[in-house]
Amino acid sequence: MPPASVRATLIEVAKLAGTSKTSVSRFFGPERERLTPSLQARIANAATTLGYQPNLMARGLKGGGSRLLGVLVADIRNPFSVAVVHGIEQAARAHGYSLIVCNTDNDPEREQQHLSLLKSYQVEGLIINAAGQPEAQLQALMHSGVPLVLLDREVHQLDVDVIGLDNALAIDMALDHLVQQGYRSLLYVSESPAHASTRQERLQRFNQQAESLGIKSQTLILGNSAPHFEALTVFTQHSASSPGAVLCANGNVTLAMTRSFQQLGIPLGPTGLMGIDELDWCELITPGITTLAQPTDDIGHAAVSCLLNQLNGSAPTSPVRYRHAPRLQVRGSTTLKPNL
Amino acid sequence: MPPASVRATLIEVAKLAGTSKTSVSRFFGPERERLTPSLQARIANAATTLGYQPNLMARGLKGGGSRLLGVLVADIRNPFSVAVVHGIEQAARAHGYSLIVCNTDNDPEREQQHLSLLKSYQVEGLIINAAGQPEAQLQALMHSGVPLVLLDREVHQLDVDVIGLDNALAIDMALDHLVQQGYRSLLYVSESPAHASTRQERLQRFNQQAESLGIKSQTLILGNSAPHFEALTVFTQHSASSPGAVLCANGNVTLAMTRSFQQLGIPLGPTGLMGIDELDWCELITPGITTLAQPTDDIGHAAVSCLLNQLNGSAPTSPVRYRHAPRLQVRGSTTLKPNL
DNA sequence: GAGCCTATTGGGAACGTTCCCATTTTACTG
DNA sequence: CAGTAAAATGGGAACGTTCCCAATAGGCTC
Repeated sequence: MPPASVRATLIEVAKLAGTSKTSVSRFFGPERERLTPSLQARIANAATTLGYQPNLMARGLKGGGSRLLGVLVADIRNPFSVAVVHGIEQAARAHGYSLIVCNTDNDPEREQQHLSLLKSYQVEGLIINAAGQPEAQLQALMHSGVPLVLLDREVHQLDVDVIGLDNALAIDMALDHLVQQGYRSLLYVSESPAHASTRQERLQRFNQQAESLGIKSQTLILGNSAPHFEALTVFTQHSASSPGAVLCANGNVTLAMTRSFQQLGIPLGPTGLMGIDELDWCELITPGITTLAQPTDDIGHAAVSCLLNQLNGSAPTSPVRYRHAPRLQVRGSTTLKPNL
Repeated sequence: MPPASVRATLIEVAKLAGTSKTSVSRFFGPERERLTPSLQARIANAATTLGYQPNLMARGLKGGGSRLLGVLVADIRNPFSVAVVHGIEQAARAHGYSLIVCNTDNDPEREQQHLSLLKSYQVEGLIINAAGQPEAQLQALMHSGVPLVLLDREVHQLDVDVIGLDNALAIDMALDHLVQQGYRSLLYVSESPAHASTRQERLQRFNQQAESLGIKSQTLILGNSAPHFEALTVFTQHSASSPGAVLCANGNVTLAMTRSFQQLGIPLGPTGLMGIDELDWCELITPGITTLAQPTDDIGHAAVSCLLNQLNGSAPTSPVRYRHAPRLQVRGSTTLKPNL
């Protein structure tokens, strides 16, 4: 028999099972075991007959918890973000939570809107990959008791858990690798670090480490219209005296730089190319692009467990800052002399 | 002044504004204009002071609509899916809707679970990129009045709107292009068409058209462990007599085939390679991979407007089957003689 | 077998809205 | 200026749950 076309309620199930709504409610909650086996059977029966499914809106209203987690992503089309969301989803589902995913397209205004929206839906926790610096709103959210976790990017003056890559380690690993491969001059390319702490951290670490290693280095900020061809051309011209490599701050940059290398006819290897973030196609560009892969699933899982810890009240007193180590994926683009 | 740390309710706003909850409710609904300007001002004032935000759970409960749309995606890591979700999100937001996005990872069981879940959240509409064939559940959903739209893949015995690519046209365009470029032998590669109508349609059309055009053709189904290297090698060996091209049924296949071409050392162009779905990196693989790009944003927008039409009761009597035309992106991988 | 404790069950209020309907106010007609 | 219609506002029930507490049933102890 097909379920009734109008949704059955707790009360109807109770009526059919010859019991009270309270018992039915218990049956679907964590107190099922308190019910007599025979009662349990009757309720189970009635529920299936009617095709009953709890109305989570009502539950959310009464205070039983919405079982929703809000996820705010700065750029949903970025494969890194998607991979992390995938991890978050896995972990959330394992704990009986669902996700409301909002995409801000890196627009602080949309971020604001989405934050109020998520609050309106009574999400039990929030995972935020910030586009702007919405301290005020987040602070308010925090004070109203909503667990918060920042993903990848920090927000000033906000003391909450942060999950992401160990940026310093990543840069160190990259420099290590490049120097070991014989590159003596480095160009670090990033998108504007203005609103993303991650970009700042990486950039800063790069400058600091390059200096302390005594390596010739420069940086290039990718603008929308920036004529970076010129900079790139100049950079590669010195390669005879000291071989150079380009380090890309993230996947987007790697894409842009790969394009530029091709358009300028710069061969990969003799001029090195390396990127943070692993992408499907990095192995396909001859001779392969070396990357630092982020453990995206781990990051997603970590974000959810931080949230759950906060929900259980078992959160540590001071915020956690969990930095994950990247995995170095060596390919041909950072091999100086392919023939040796 | 910071908003109160506990969420303000309609009643508190009403009290502060010296009016009734009904008026405040109206203020935040579509009947704002019915209120005296002075009353509107008082309410607006009180609301900002208290940092009031409607509780959408409560609204959803009472029947005012949850303002939620459910999106069920078969594979959230597929760039095509993400792009469509992006389009859906844009359109939904423009109409004041938010998204609960669920990922099934192509697992029919998870699909079932997610469907009940979405139902529980009282979503006002459902956009489904089916993993299995959940006719029963979807039928039930339909009968209970939830607007439904299928994305990309159809479900048997289910008469609802379907939005997706015009698969027949896509195959025709591909064949046209390949034949025009001089390829005389075609290999169509697809993932298992077992549970995805799209794959079936494309495959069938390919066979049908190849025959009616009198072209030598074969098909290859990509299994998990299938040793397709052999088939590919054999296929390319005849290329002297009649030049061959490989047509990939979707982005995943294009990725796999590109890998295989490289591992087998098959040059692109002399053996053609073309894929349905546009991907970031297709232009980067020398000499560029020809693709049929799907208008993902349009598809997303169309899905939302179908849903809204149904919600407004202005739906046409019989289900719409909206097929979008792909855009041909010609690149070097389908140029037989690069030197001419 | 009376008395008590515990395991099981049920009734009612509350959550924050929306919507129906009743009431008050305003504006207009003649 | 009474009379009436229309506009503006307010009161209360209802949505489907959960949770507190009361009530009942069952099993002990002495």
